[in-house]
Amino acid sequence: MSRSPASPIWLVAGPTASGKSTAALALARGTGGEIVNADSMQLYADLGVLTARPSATDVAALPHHLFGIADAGEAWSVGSWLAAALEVLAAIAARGAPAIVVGGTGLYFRALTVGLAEIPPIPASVRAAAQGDYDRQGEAAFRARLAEVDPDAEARIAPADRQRLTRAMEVFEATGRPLSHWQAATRPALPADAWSGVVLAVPRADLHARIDARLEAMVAGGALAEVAALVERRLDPALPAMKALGVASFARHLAGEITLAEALAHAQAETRRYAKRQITWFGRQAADWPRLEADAVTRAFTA
RNA sequence: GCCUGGGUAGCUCAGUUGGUAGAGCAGCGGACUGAAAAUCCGCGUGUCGGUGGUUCGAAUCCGCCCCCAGGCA
Repeated sequence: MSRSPASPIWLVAGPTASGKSTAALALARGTGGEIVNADSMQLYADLGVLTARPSATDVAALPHHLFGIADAGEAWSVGSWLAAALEVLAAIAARGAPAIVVGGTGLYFRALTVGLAEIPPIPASVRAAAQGDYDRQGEAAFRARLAEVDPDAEARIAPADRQRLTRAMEVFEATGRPLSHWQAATRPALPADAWSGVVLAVPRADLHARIDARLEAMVAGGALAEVAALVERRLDPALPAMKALGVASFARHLAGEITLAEALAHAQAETRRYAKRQITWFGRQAADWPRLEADAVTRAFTA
């Protein structure tokens, strides 16, 4: 993509509720930058409250990209996001503006900075066949088959990780090449000198308190109505948007299965666990990105 | 004040005829290449209310004390 030193790409990562959106807004305001979403769930229009997507006011005030642009009935992936993000980044660079990529989806940042194998789309029929095979054959037999065609992938996939086992098989069956071969050819989507990243850090106890408070605020702010509308659509429960934290819990409450207090407590717990996984991810995958408080981000990039 | 039941992990609880304790949830650590807010792997973190006693040995038996919940006054 075309770019110039005058249009840097800043990556702002961090666990949920660490203050990323606020930091991105301040940075955009101070630099004339444009904000690009790197959150797999804020992509979906149906989930505004529950994903803590930037408010309509903020979106109207400053350029925001890739927020709420997908329908919950669509299944976006890291690949579709990457293609969309690269297009947006090119447009921003063409305007000579800084880009601020902000979100909590570590894999998306990895796609940008480390790369994503350029594997062709896998036909739905092949995917369905792999799922069916797994169900019929069981893990042991399925693994044995995978080991014959892609021993490297099989060896590094953990026990019971059905998602990765079936993915590896799908790729081989659809392309005739092992997933591990495709992955070995991976190259970064962005040149190493085109971007710089930070990870927002908040002490764990504080983060938990913020998560708990935020979930309560979401309920007060219309999360239940949002979930009710989503449930009303009767979409395939396997769709990504249906996996957003809180959707299942609040749907169970709306169905009368559990109390609101139980649903809230469960959603809070799920979110805390998610934050822990994010912290683990960034700890390894973004080990050399500076750790900052939210209010130090602008200074760090503009110094 | 008396009677009864109960005090065991952060929470809810289990613990057989005495052999220094274990489940669920929470929590913690980790992996991660097109579902990634996904998927998966690993880890009990404990003055068993306190104190004295019986015993080779007490969460378990006995005494006293403290706390909680009911009941009777």
